[in-house]
Amino acid sequence: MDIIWRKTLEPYDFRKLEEKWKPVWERMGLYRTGTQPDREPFYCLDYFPYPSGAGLSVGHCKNYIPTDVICRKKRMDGLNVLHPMGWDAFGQPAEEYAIRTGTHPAEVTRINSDTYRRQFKLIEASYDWEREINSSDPDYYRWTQYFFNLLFDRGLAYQTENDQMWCPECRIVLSNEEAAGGICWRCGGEVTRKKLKQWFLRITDYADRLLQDLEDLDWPEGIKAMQRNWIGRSEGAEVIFRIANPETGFELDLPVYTTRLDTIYGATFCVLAPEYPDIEKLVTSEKHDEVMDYVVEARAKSDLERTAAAEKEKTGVFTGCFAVNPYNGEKVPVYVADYVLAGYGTAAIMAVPAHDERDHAFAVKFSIPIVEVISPGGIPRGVEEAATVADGQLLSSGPFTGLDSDEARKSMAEYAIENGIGKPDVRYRIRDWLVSRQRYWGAPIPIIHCEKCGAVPDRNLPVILPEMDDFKPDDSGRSPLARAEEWVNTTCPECGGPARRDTDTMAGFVCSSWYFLRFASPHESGRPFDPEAVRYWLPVDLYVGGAEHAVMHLIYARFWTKVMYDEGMLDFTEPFSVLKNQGMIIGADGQKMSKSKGNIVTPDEMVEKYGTDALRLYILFMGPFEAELDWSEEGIAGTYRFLKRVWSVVLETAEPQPMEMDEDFIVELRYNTARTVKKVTEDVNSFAFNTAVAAMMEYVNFLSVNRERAGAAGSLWKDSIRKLLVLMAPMTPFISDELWERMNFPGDTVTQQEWPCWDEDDLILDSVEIVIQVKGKIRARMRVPSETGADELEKRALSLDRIEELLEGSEPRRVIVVPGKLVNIIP
RNA sequence: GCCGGAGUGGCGGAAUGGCAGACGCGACGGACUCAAAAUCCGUUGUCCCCUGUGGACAUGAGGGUUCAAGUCCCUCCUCCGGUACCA
Repeated sequence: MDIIWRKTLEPYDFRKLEEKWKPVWERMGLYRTGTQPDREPFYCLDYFPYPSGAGLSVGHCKNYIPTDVICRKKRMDGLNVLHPMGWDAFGQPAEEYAIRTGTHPAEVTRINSDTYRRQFKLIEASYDWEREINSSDPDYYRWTQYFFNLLFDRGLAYQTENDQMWCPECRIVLSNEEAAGGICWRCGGEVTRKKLKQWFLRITDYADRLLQDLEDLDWPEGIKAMQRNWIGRSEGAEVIFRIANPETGFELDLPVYTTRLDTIYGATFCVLAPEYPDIEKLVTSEKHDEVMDYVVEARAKSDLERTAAAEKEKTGVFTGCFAVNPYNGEKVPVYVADYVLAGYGTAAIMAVPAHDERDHAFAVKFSIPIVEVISPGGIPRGVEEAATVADGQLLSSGPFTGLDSDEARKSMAEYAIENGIGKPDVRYRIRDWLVSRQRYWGAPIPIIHCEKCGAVPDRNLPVILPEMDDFKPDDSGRSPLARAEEWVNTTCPECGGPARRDTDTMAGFVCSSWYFLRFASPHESGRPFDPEAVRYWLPVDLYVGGAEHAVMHLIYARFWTKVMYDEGMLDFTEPFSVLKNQGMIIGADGQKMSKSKGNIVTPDEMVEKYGTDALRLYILFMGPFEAELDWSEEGIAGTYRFLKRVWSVVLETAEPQPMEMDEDFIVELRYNTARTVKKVTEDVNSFAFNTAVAAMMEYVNFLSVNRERAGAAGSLWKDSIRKLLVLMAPMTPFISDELWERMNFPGDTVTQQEWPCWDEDDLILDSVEIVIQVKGKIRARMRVPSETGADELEKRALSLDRIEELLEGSEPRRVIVVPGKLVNIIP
């Protein structure tokens, strides 16, 4: 019988199954967003990708396949699932690709998103394509513009001219986030500065809320930490030093920001950033040329050059003038040095060389006195060699001497308020978000500039991006849109007079700051979204993507959501309740997969060789979801083998030969089935896909080994196969549905079956193996009835020959019994 | 430097404080075959001996807590990611 089956068994042919089932599922509309009114919503979102020319690699699958499995399982759990996909089409990446390939960006977007969509379908990702959106579509970007106006109306969008982060390689201005570390997020090149008039959004107004609300988010610790650091809240005080130019009598209040007010009696000089506004009025004639040369030189350097040089040696120049320390009335010299940053605090510091490493280095180089005013033990330690940074007790600090740093900061701040010389202050590292780009491929900023009325929002949306053949940026700092004269010249919506359109477009990150809302009602026409749909679906229940957007997209989207909450448009303040970062897949050469390195493995080639199911299963099985893993094609052959084994086990035992019932086997089968259902359910729910797959493999191994006994389990065997197929369905839909059909299980598709449950009673076995330890080392085992109590276990363990032998007749000092598990005997 | 994460066989990786190495890959041996592929069955952490239902060692290093530690605590090392003159 067995042999006959094997000979007549049709081989597992994944191509046939894929051809057969794809159109069937398509017709059934299996992946349409659930709308049953009595069901709970589940919104699972993958980061909205920019469709690159290279297409999807197996690395991308590490994100998309696990979320797909979750969605399929949630549907089987009876939830309404929203699992949409769209294109982050506007922005720098698409435009650069367009320039490189000489294709219009709109065309690039169309071609590349076609490729992505085809590949998503190839791996059978269950997106609802009826909800596809594209950020470069006027139906979408009119609402991006609408939100810009909303921010403008709320005073959160403003235009200002200043030194901006500029990438000479990409020829584009960058937000602070895009220029983190002085490195351009796109090209990795060094960022310089350029004085330009730009649009900003006041994200700094939300710094505290962005920080506070992180607490309750179920996000990876690392991402939360990065956002905390980026926001960079620090508590300190602003204190005013009075400066006077001895020659001209010019006087100035110089506010400095410090977190170490307790060290102020040790301030032996002040330092201004080279960008400090009134430097020229402060310098003495003798020092004028030297200082101004230094300022020009420092400002010409890139941030990276400035910080790199700083690691070697501090530079700076004396201005010739002095400032008065408001606490002790001492006159201290004022320097200009580039280790003080223009963008932070007040761009001026009081320097305490005894208790700050940077000030110490500077003081040593310029022979400035170093005065110790803090000592950890209350005893001076000497600070000539190095600064002591830790808190301690104040020394030589007037009325504050003897206080601990902590109390000192409090009472010194009170003193400052009473005497009008300063106040406690909180500062943030985060800067306002620079959103304008002098680029073609983006949503035009919907502002009209009128000589009489100023900047006026255009309410007639969308402001359509004009068709242009030559959209290349240049070095002028002007947008290519400025060349579209006809488009630029318009009339003022307020006074009707002649006016000009703003020619900047918005950075791509603006478009992606609200797209998750659009998916709730992607075809809504009179408003950005249907509030009812948003109330139902949002916030996003599960958001998955790589960690690289920690302080870009993920901070911008949070900000946007809070603004909309303040506007009364949303009833939640955080867009993404749960965030997970998938680990990258590294190419065979140990490097990140990229087209330029030529190490990309595509899902297409893997599907061709092993099929969609094997690829999906391998991606899940490779290792933990969050872990960075190396691609290996040998591994996928393993999951392919597993599927072949499933195929043969299920079909060989489809109609098992009737035989006498075997009660022991039935109990064993029940136990293994329940154990597997439980393990797979819990593991999938907790993103432990690799161990879920391992559990299924163990189960199939068990079934395979026992297939000759299939008939001895009666209908239970077939029921076990049924459960196996349901468990496999979210991971390997093709083979699951084919076998489901061949087994004549009820329903059109396994995908619409209910997720199985398990009976805890099945997990209780009649007997268990107990480990017997002597002093923590395993010396014996015994099989006992499951319900055996502690006393009985101890008695039986002690009476084992082997144990008696080891104890040599002496009474054990102590016996620890864990019923169902072990007995540990301490002689 | 600071923040976050991680160190377990030849490899990817499993282990609510309770049998370290599940599952898979690779390798080795065998069956089937004229042969190969595929498939199936074994073996596979290291070492020791009296070769057994044996023993010792083993989760980056060193300490500690505990009857019991990969898991908890302390010190240190290495790697990955982030960030770094933020006063």
